[in-house]
Amino acid sequence: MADIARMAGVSISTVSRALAGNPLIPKPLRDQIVEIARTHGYVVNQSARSLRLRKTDTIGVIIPLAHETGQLISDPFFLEMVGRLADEITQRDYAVLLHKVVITQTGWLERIIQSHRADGLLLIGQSNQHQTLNAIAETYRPLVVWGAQLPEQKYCSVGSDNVAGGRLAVAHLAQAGRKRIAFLGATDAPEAAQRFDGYRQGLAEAGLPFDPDLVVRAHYTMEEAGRTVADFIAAGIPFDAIFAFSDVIALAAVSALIEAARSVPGDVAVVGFDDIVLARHSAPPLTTVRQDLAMGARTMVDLLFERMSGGPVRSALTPVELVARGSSL
Amino acid sequence: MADIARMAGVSISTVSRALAGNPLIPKPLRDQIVEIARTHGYVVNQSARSLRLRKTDTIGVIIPLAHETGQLISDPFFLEMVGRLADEITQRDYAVLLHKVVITQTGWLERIIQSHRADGLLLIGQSNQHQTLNAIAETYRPLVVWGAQLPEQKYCSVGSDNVAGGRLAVAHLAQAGRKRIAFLGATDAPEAAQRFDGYRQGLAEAGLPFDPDLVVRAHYTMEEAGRTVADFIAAGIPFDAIFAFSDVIALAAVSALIEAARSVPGDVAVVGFDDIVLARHSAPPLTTVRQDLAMGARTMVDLLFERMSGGPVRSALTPVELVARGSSL
DNA sequence: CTGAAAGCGCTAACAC
DNA sequence: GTGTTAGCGCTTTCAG
Repeated sequence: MADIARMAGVSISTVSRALAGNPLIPKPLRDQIVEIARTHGYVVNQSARSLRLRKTDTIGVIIPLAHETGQLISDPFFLEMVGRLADEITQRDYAVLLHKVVITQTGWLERIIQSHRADGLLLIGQSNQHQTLNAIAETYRPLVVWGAQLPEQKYCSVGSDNVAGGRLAVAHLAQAGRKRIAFLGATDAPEAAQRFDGYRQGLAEAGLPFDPDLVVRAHYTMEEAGRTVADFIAAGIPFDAIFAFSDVIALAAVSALIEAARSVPGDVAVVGFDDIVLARHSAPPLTTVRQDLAMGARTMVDLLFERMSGGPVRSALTPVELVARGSSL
Repeated sequence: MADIARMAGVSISTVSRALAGNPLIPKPLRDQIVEIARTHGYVVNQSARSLRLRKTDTIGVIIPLAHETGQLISDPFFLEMVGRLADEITQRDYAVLLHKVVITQTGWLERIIQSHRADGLLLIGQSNQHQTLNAIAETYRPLVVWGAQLPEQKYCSVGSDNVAGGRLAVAHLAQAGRKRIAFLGATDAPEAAQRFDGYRQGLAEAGLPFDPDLVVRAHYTMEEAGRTVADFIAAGIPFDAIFAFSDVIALAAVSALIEAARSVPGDVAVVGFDDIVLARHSAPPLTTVRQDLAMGARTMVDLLFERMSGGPVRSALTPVELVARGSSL
């Protein structure tokens, strides 16, 4: 910046002001300085600027890893979410800093906050960190979480209406005459718990009994879910439908079923959750509860910027929609 | 840091050294200081650290947009690449800064470099910026590009063996008895040009004539490619196979064909490129030229770190492999 | 082994 | 309008 000042025959302050578009500097001079900087490829050093301004023009996007330290941000849902968030953030002229963190050690969030690398934080999935997040919310404001809305929640969250989604799925299957609908997925993580709630409500509304034997606990990766379903089939408990926590495990279930010579949807109808790109293109195409990630991402970023400028804690629930396809028809 | 120093009864310098694990400070004192910092949630301010050290511990990942300012990092290939790169970078304890840039205005790369927000840069796809990159390479070293290896290239690149891929695809189709194999995709961008080259070589090797009428120029989005293929079918030029630049447009082609009542692979066999997750799960499953993105990403990051520590310009070609599935069998 | 002090590059009072 | 100057929080020489 000193060089540019010398070339323009002015002081450093003037260059700083000109480059910031400060109207105190007359327009012609400003333009001239900007031009000199441009031709010499000069750009303001962001580290120095951030230090001085206490502002980084960066939003941190955090992908929490429950424990699997073994790499791989490969889940299609996460990837799509990251893409959407990046779009929204870039559009507002902020940069995106990607954090992949293992949330088992305490202080993971404090460390990210205190490093001062971002002006605001977006967390994809609250996992089992509700307490941590509530504690943090007391002192750190610019944080928005994708996930379930929980009782006594002090932080900002955006998420789909998971309960409604579960009910929709079960209603759809019941309407198609299915009587023994299994639930496939975790039931402890907040979003999973809500979908499971919706499942139970849906059963009640359809006049179907709840059978604990039909609750199949499954990990969220395709491989593990596939094995779980294979075991479940082998156990011989009769069932004619599956409502899965996510499309990924729903697709794993479809594969396992076909492997075991059960037809989909003939013997077993399958409904997933998310509507990832794959769902539309699988064989058979997957019936699913669609989450509007574009809207979800936009809402998260909107809320974050509100928070960053001092707004109140507001949470949002985005609507879901049943998309009926071949796997249940 | 001053606070921590006061609490520990030492000077700021000592705290700085202790936190950096400097062995000059006796181990017990060091541990004590680290402990105080930890309990008080103190973390070094990265802006200040970066300014002082001229080092950010961050790698920038650049997603170049040819012109479509309209948002959306939605292409599965890009998304998967970003995920893999993020994995590799995080594993080396660097942060990931995502840049989505429109490369139409000159100086896009200089601006990113000069902003000093990253210690090294990874560019996904060289697009039509070969000259720009060559020029930059004269002065800026820590840059690795995913893409084709071009003559007189001064920068570091990592990419698949596109020519081999094209040849493999055509050989596979020719062996299956296909005579009129269309090429679907761009032919100007470097990677596309190489795949097209491979296509022509493959035809020659199979003793098949090259027919310019069978070169179908298509944009890389699913929607536009779908329309292009529909038009091509309507034009009535006979063909019995398609080799597509990417899986995304190959899948668009499959949809368009089925829409037009042509069976796949009966009437038309289709081969894609990339082996995105979707390829395995589509109906019919897509035959494709598989790129090993895990290896590609690892190689890019390895080469980048080599460059960052002053190594020579080295480029790498990663092998491809034909994965035969239902769309061509 | 530890502390004092300089300075990374920038912005914004505060003068003039 | 423009320049002088202090200082953002850190690391590291240099002195002790």
